[in-house]
Amino acid sequence: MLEIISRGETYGYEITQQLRELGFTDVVEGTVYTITMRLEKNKLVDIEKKKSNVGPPRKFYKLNTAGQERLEVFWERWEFVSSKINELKSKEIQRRR
Amino acid sequence: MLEIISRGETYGYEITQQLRELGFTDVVEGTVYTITMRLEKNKLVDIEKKKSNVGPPRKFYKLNTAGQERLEVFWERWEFVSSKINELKSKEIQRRR
DNA sequence: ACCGCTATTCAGTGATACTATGTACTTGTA
DNA sequence: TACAAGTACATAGTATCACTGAATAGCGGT
Repeated sequence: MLEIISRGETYGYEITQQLRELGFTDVVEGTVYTITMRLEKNKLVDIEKKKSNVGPPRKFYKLNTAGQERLEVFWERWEFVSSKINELKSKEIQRRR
Repeated sequence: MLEIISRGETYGYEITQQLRELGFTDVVEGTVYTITMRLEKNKLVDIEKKKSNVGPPRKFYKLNTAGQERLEVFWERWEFVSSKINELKSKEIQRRR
């Protein structure tokens, strides 16, 4: 979600749909909103309310500096963890003993 | 941990050390044991207690059928999620609107 | 007797994922 | 004008999870 928001201002309902298009087909709105709430709480996003002509007002999120830093940290950790997991998957383990 | 155990019978303390060798240098024993407890609770492992000549008895874990199935499911999910995350990382998002 | 390494357990904290439900705005239509 | 359908957000509640810190204990060597 941080990455999705980093690509440009967006709002909860749209994030849900993007996740579904990405392949996470069973993501429901509730899940996404609990996460946007957390992003707010942790002050990783700036918020702007804009009215929509097809429904109730949308709450747009935009990464602030802290959010961008958090995203960078995420990607570093992702690189680390995913490389280790793939290493574990492919390689024989060294067994001491 | 399921994958590590699947490579052959092992016990908590040794798993901790293997994880550290893998690069997860700050893993402490407490963390590993809470997970082994969960594996027990969920009946994914068979257990055998064996005495050691360098310390207290070791509790060896071995994946049972349910554990192997769980591990397969894990790897399927890992393939799915990691490919999606990497896709998200590398690709421009399609923006409707 | 005690230190250091080996080895397990458990109580407690805080974060996280997810669901279910409720609310509300807009457009189209029967 | 009632209501269905799509859009949009909020939140209480449940279950799980990750991690820490502290306690306990067995063994070998000094």
